[in-house]
Formats: sequence, structure tokens, C-alpha cells
Amino acid sequence: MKLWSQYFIPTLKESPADAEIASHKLLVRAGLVRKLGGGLYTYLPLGLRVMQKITQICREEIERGGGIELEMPHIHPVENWQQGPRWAAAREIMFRADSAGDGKRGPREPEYVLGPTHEEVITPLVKQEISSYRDLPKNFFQIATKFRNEIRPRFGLMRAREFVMMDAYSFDANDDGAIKSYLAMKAAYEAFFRRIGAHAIAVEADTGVMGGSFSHEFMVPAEIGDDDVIYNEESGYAANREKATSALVPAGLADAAPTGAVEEFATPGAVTIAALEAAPYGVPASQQFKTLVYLGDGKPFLVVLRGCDELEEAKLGALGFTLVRPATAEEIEPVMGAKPGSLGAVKGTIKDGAALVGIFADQAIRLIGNGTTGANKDGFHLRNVNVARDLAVTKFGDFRRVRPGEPDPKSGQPLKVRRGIEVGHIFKLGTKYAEKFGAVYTDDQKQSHLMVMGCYGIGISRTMQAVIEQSHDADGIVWPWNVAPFHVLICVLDPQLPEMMDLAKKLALAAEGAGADVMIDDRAERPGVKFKDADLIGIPLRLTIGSKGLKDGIVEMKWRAQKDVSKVPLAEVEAKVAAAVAEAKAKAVAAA
RNA sequence: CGGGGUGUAGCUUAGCCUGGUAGAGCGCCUGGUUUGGGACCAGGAGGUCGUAGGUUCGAAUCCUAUCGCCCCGACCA
Repeated sequence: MKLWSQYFIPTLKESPADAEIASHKLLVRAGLVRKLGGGLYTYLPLGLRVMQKITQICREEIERGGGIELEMPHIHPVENWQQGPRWAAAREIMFRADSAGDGKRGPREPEYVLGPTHEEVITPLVKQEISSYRDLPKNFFQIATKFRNEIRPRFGLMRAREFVMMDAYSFDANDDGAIKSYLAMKAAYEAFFRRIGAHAIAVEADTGVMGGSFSHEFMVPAEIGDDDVIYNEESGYAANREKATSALVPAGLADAAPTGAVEEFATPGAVTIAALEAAPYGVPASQQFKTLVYLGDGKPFLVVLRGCDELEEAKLGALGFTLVRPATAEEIEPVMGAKPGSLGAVKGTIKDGAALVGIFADQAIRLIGNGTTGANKDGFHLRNVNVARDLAVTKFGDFRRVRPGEPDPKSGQPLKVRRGIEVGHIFKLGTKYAEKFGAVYTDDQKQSHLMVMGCYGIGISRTMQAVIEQSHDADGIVWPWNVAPFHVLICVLDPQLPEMMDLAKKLALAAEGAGADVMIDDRAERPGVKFKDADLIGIPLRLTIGSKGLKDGIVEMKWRAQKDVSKVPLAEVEAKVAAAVAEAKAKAVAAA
């Protein structure tokens, strides 16, 4: 048991000026964290306890899912990253770990970076240590601090420059094994989030800079989340907006027949979809082709969409480029022969078609059939452009952003959208890293093969805040039992009376005997202050010992999540407290 | 990095427009009265007004630069 007066819980009546959302305010007000600088936080004793509880549950579940714990350095030789597949893309977010000495060593290139994640460390390690199929599969994990120079830290621990993450890396002999490892981790994640009392849902996600073949994000639904989840409850479909697709284009859609010859017409000054929709042209956006020019690793390519659709840039990741960005107007004209606003992908109209590495069309343009597009000649457009006959499409794909209300790819029912906080992510990586680092093993036929990898992350510190975001009320935090910094708070209203403190300690022992962490509020504060603080820090079970109750021979027992107070006769209180703790514990286990 | 906002005591802030040398509440310290939902009274400590220039007899206030922080966007656990 701990005595509040001997502990350190600096609660605040007012919210800090720089906190905007409930969970961020409560983190600070309840004395869980304090800010050092942008995206940098001290975990105060109470916050650290919560982190430790989450960490321990995470450790147990990942181990159950096949993980083996180790710990890697936070400082990485830059060579590891240069050798890996994503140095160009990832270096932006990495901190350099230069010497902060007196400068006598002289300026030098960064030789070290602070680890934002550890594929570049674990893969060489496994390459060095494992070379036989007999030693596979293996799944290594750690729970440690990560460093990312986020362009914009946000919302307290939600996006910090330094944060605690569980990261795991699986190595399998083949694809089947990798899928098995992936599914085991998915199950471990689900168990973890259930146990800590967070309602997280697995959604299909884009693989981003990690690369790899498929992935799921674990999202805690919350208004303040950074991500949009596209979902349908009945069918169970759920995907990150970046990845989400819909059944907008029917599976058996036949190509539309041409309606006439392609015809050029003058459109002076009309360089937007909206301008062509307006008089005198009157072409609905849904009948226009939108042609965008991008650079993939420096080489131009086109993306063609319906005029009414938005490009989902993340989906361009499927094209296999390392770095993708929109081309500038200066880069576009020499290739296309026109400025943005008059661009199109009609065969024979592109000035330097040979420069293009591809023309990628969203499949939804097939719904247009015959439409209007730019002529690659400033001030002119083409009509009667037939998708099958006239467009020089290299490949059709899914590049548009899905909108709510479109048919669910699983059931055809309308899709919905809601915000979520990403608290975990699992990737099936494939052999991308194994290739770069030469992680190979020998099978029972003396043949060499690349290991097939997966990687997995849970934002521990972010999860702590997500739990608060999901579980609080107007008075403060309402901790789920399994992550509460303490389970039982005993408020002693007259701590100067030894008999009250004796009773408090007796009850504390009873609660501890039943498996609870107990805090006694023995501060010389007025009752109102203690009750307000108790609600604020959100301890699940509160016992109140005061002269008023003792006169009637009772102790009060109140659950943080409920309104009613029960009065327990002194003769029964030890047993009742122990029973309440045992019951809460059992409930928390049953939920998991 | 683009757009917007903000910086005054440990915290929340007033004052700034219209320049005259900083005020409140909370917290803290002392004493007293209180004691079941953030008590009251009296006294007290605590501020180079983010920083650096400039204008002016005089700058928290006006101008310039710079830094920090917050929000929106692109990226991520």
C-alpha cells in the first residue's frame, strides 16, 4: 500500500492552456505526465504505474503469441539504415545522435541515429545468428522507447517525439509460416486490447513506407482520432480510408461502346473540373477524366480518375515506387505538351509519351464510358473519349478515395465513416528486409532461402491516452481495472485520528490480500478536495472512512464508474472489500 | 514545411486597440476560524511581461527580427 502524503500526485484544478482534448487535459490534471517540450513528456509516478501495467499485459500476450523478448540499442549506426530499403524515406523522421561535447572532435557526418523502429537492427542480428530452418520460426519483441522527429507532435502522448512502443519482428521459413505468425500476433493484439479494457478494432490498412503485402491497424474509435475508418457493422468490413475500397464498379461491367469520333473543342480559360461543369460546356464532373501527373522515383507517370473522384495518394504505393510526389507545372509541360488544366491520356496526344513510366487508371473511369478530357493543348479539350478505345492505359487499379455511402465490397450495404486513434499496426513484410540484409537460411534439402518477415507495433504510451479518451467523464478518468494505477483508494477523512488510520490499513491489507493495489489518502485536506481528486485520478474502487460513517458503524464503498454508494457495516467491511476486489478482478479477466 | 493563433508569477489569466513603469483567481508560506464534494479571514513571498533590436522623454502596450508553444493540412505507433 502507498500513502498519498508520501507519494507524488500533483493534480490540477485547471486544465493547462496548451491541452485541447479531454485525454490530454486529464493526463496533466490527474498528475500522470508533465511536458518538457513539444512531444516530450515526463511520466510522473502515477502515469508510470499505468504504463507499467499496460506494458506487463502487453508482454504476457505477445509472449503467448510466440514472442521472445529482447532489447536492442536505441542508438543505431547510420550504416544499418543506409543498407536498409527505406533510408531515403525514413531519414526525415530520424534524430541524429551527434556528440554534444565541446566540439573538439570536429564536425562530422551523423554516424548514429536514434531508433524510430528496429527492422534495420533485428534483421542483421537474425542474419548473423540464424541460418538453419531448424531455428525458424522466431518472433522477437521489445518494449522500449522510440524516437521520431515528428513534424507536428500533437495532443500530448498521441503523437510524441519520444514514445514507448512494443515492436515485434517475426522470421519464418516461408509464406505460410509468415501468415501463421501474422495471425498469431493479430490474436495476441486482440487479447491485449481486450485485457486493458480498450475497445480496439482491427481494420485493413495501407502498408505505407514499411512495405509488405498486407497489414491491419488497430483503431480505438474516437472523435479526435487522426484516421478515418471506413466500415460496415453488418458485414464486418473495416478499413483505413487510405486502403478502403468499395463495390462502386460492378464486377461484370462491360466496356461502353464508343458513341462517336473523338472531337476537339475550344475551352479558353477553363482549367478546372468545375469550369467544365459550368455553362457553356455543361459536362458533369462524373463524365470528365481527371489526369494527374506524378513522379515516381523521379520519373513521370499519369493517374487518371473520374472528375468527381479524389486521388487517394497512399494507394499509389501499390505501384512500387520508393518516393512518389506530384509533378510541378514546370515538370509537366515538357512531357504533356500543356499546362495542368488541359491534360489528358488520349493515345497520340501526349507530347513525350515515351518519357512516361506508366498511365494508371482508376477502374471507376470505366463507369464514364465516353467522356471529356484535356487535349494536352492549352485551351482545348476532347469529347467522345471512349475508355477502351482511346485511353492509353497501362494498368487499371484502385486509386480513388472511397466516400461514405458507397457500397461495401463485402455486402453491398452503404459504407460508414468514423474517426479512430491508431494504437497498433501489424504488417506482413515479406522478404524486403531479408533481401537487403541477406537474411537467409538453409532448408532440409540444403537449399538457401530468404526468410519471410512480419513486423508488429503497439504504441504503449499512446494506448494509455487512448484508454483515457475512451474512458472518462466530466469529473475525471475512469480507469479500467487492469490498467488502473491503483485499484482501491481509501479516503481517510480524519487522518489525524489513529483509529481511522488503523482501520484504513486493515482494509488495505484485506484488499491487498485479494490482489489489489491500494492507496490511502491520508492527506490533511478537506473531504471535498479528496473526493474531487479521487474522481480525477479515477481509481476504480473508493472506500471512505469518516467520523460520520464510523458513528453509524459503517464504511462507504463506491465504484468510480457508478453513482451509488453502499454503506458497509464495520463487522463485514474487510470481507466485503476482499470480495469486491475479487469480483472486479474476475470480471476483468472474464472480459479478456 | 504551408496556413492560423499565442507567449504576462508554479497554474489559469486581466491589462495591449488608445504608451505613463503590472493586477486578479488558484497554488505556496505564517496565524486563526473551519471540516462529508475543490472552505473562510488576516498577513506574506513570488513577475528581466519569451528573447534581441528599434521608435519614444517614457514600451507588457507601437515597429522589426528571432525563438518557443498550440491548432488546421501533408506523415506516423
